[in-house]
Amino acid sequence: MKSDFCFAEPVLKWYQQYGRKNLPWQHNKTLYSVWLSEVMLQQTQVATVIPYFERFIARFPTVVDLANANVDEVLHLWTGLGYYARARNLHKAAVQIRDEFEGQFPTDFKDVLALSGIGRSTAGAILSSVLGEPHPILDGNVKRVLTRFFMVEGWSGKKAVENKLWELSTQITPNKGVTDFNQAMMDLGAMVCTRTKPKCNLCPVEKDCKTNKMQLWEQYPTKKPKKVLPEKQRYFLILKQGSKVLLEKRADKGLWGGLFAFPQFDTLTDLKRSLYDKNLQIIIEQQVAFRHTFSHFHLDIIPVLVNLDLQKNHHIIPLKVAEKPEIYGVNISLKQDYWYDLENPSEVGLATPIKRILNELKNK
DNA sequence: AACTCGGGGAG
DNA sequence: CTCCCAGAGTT
Repeated sequence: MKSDFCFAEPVLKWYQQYGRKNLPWQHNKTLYSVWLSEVMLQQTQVATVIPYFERFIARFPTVVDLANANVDEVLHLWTGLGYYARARNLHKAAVQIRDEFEGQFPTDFKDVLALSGIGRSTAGAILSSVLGEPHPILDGNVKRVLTRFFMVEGWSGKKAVENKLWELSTQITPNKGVTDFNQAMMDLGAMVCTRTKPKCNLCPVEKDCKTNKMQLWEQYPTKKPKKVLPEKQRYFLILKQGSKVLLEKRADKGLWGGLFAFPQFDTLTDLKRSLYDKNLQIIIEQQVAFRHTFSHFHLDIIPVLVNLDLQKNHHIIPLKVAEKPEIYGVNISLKQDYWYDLENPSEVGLATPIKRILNELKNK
């Protein structure tokens, strides 16, 4: 279809001069390395990803290395990046590739799309970047550029708006030079068509941009409707003996899935009940509470320290990592729990607030 | 179609 | 503080 504006040509020309070409995942590109970078970059800024990407590639040079690793170690290297389902899906997909594709990352679009953690945009990004296949992409950058260029109404979180954006992305994506074009669109969004104060005078498609003509860039993209975040309170039990503290492995699904964390309780009474013993006077020490904010709620964390070294009439039991603790006077039912040694930390996934508390315990 | 899933960079 | 980032999976 013939358009009354040109898009790909000026964007590609702009890219040659101003585009990013030295990001870590742009050297020695393979399907595996680009896949890894794309997954890490989902909802995560470039600057944040770089050190994680370097550590991952160093530890897991190939997809088979990743598949052969323990998922806990994968989560350990993911600690702090957030959206931990990405790490679990990454490992799951690596196992799939090892077992079903003979260790070779698939090249067929539908096979790539079928892998855990890879959606339409990521599949397109990988195959266009490495093999030059003409798949459109739709990440935050492309969405912003397209909503402004075509003056698309409505929040992209709505299905109808996202469908419209996919349609537009498909229209403007050229058959030739897609590798550079998709990269160029992301660079354009990240460097020129920025969220605030876009540099329209540096934009290669300024003259055909609808919102720029009308000086309306600030109104686009339509903002997400804001909601008041709910507040939750949780008591974290810090059961400490010597240099070791008790952690539990959380279920794979849900918040902090697959990570290790302190046992949590809705109330202090619930926490005490888990420690209660008629013959034992437990000494608890409430720590300073702090707030951790997620994208969808505030979590007020109240750490409660129970130091078994200070308890009276308490017989010390030998502790082993990965062995279910049986502590006199303590009754905690956990599926999988273990003693985390502050002096010799094991390589497991830890959420940021958990890591913070562990650091404070170590430095005390 | 709407909701869930983190943590931090940038303003 | 606010906004949103190289989105995908679940319900």
